[in-house]
Amino acid sequence: MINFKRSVNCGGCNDCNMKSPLFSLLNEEELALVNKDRFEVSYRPGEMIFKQGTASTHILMLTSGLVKLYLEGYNGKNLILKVVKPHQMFGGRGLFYDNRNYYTAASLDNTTVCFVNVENFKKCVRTNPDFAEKFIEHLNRTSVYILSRFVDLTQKQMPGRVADALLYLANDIYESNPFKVTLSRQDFAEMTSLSKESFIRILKEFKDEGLIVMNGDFIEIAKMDALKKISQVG
Amino acid sequence: MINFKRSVNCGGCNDCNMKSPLFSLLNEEELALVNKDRFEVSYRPGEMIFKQGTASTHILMLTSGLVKLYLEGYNGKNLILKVVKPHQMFGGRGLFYDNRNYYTAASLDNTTVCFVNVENFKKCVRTNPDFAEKFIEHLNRTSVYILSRFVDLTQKQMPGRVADALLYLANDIYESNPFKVTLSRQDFAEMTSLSKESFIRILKEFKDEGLIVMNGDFIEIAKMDALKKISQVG
DNA sequence: TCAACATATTGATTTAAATCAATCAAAATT
DNA sequence: AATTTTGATTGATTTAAATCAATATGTTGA
Repeated sequence: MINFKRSVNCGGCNDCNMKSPLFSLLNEEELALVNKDRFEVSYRPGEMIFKQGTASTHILMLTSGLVKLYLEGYNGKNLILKVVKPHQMFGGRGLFYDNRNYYTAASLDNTTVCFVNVENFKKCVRTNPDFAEKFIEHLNRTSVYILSRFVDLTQKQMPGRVADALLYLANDIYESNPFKVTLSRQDFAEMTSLSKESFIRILKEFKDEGLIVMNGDFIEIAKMDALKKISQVG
Repeated sequence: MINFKRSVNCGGCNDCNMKSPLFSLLNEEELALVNKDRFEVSYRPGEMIFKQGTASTHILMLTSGLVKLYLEGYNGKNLILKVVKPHQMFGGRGLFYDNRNYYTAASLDNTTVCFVNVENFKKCVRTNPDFAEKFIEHLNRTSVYILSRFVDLTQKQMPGRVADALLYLANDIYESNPFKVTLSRQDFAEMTSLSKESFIRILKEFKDEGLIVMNGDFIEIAKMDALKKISQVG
């Protein structure tokens, strides 16, 4: 079967609109406009959704699975900016600017992504001030998060950065402890700006000290407070 | 005399509005609203304009001088995000989000800054879609620049980072070569995420290799192409 | 089931960059 | 002018983290 389906993993666009604090602000007419050209695509683990440098033609909404957003840097080195979870928006950083993608998005597991035409999206920004405000909020919230990571990765040393990554996944992304890891060691390295080997070494240290318990693909943070302290100390 | 003046270094608000691609989009009524509560303040070198963590009550427009925007990190370590030059806007990253400042702004020389009330600014975003679009463009343009710096500081090594800083100042900020440096060595260190000593060492290397010529407070990039190559190689 | 391949782990070594410690030069203050 | 203070420079040493190299474990496909 050709992968050309509409609304499989979500209960239809209205359902999705209700779950998004942004799209719930649209009136019937605007919603119809956005829904008109909207389509959904499924991805398997590791597949690229859009690539840094290409034209940004859509605003994307993740309906299921997890997606990593990363910068492609020098000598094939990547830097994972953040992980997107369901009902979060991504793409659109080049909006009203030069309409290009400034990072690459790739799926971390089986994902479904909803594509909203960027021109329709822009129209809503123009006609609906609440929508515009909420979109600006989204941009600023993301920026502020990136700024915090900027300091973390340039100023903290290895244990602090590894602790950050584990806390981020448990508390913000998987929202579960223990959690089943779908990131590779390489992904972790690109998230902490460490070499794969260094990341593994610190993880082992944490395991040996009883801070975390590892079981297959599962990681459990056993001493949350101790790990938070390591994150703070840097 | 108490420092409570209006429009000394600029030719009045209309003049400033013409120079700003953002404020030039406002109609008479909106301009009047913005101008109503607008005021200008002068700063001497090194003075702080607003501090990370405080409430963001104004959008700021630099009318003269240079301003550094920096993150206050761990153990008193700072990270200079960018340098603002005249007729550029700053502040407002927490807008429509939580109205806090996420970085600190401090003057690098004698500066004058125009303060626009954030509530009036927000009203214009609501009433004027062109203004909203241009503001989003500004936010995205800044974000994209921060992302590029993020990769540069986490992936390039010392010579690449020092080259970046010199090229940025000559080409984007002072727009002159040679240029008179008003940043301290410490500022340079915080801009390149290096220790002060390491920055000085690389600078000396560049001087010894004839890439740059130093004369008092002036730095001249003597071999622009060679420096650009160092920047690219990392 | 076994090769072929990819991913993960561990250890040894190297390297980039920070830190520590002086000295030097330039302002600012008395 | 002499003194204090601040910022810049240089050298010696340490340290954090990368790289290199080898082995182990797991996964895929014939």
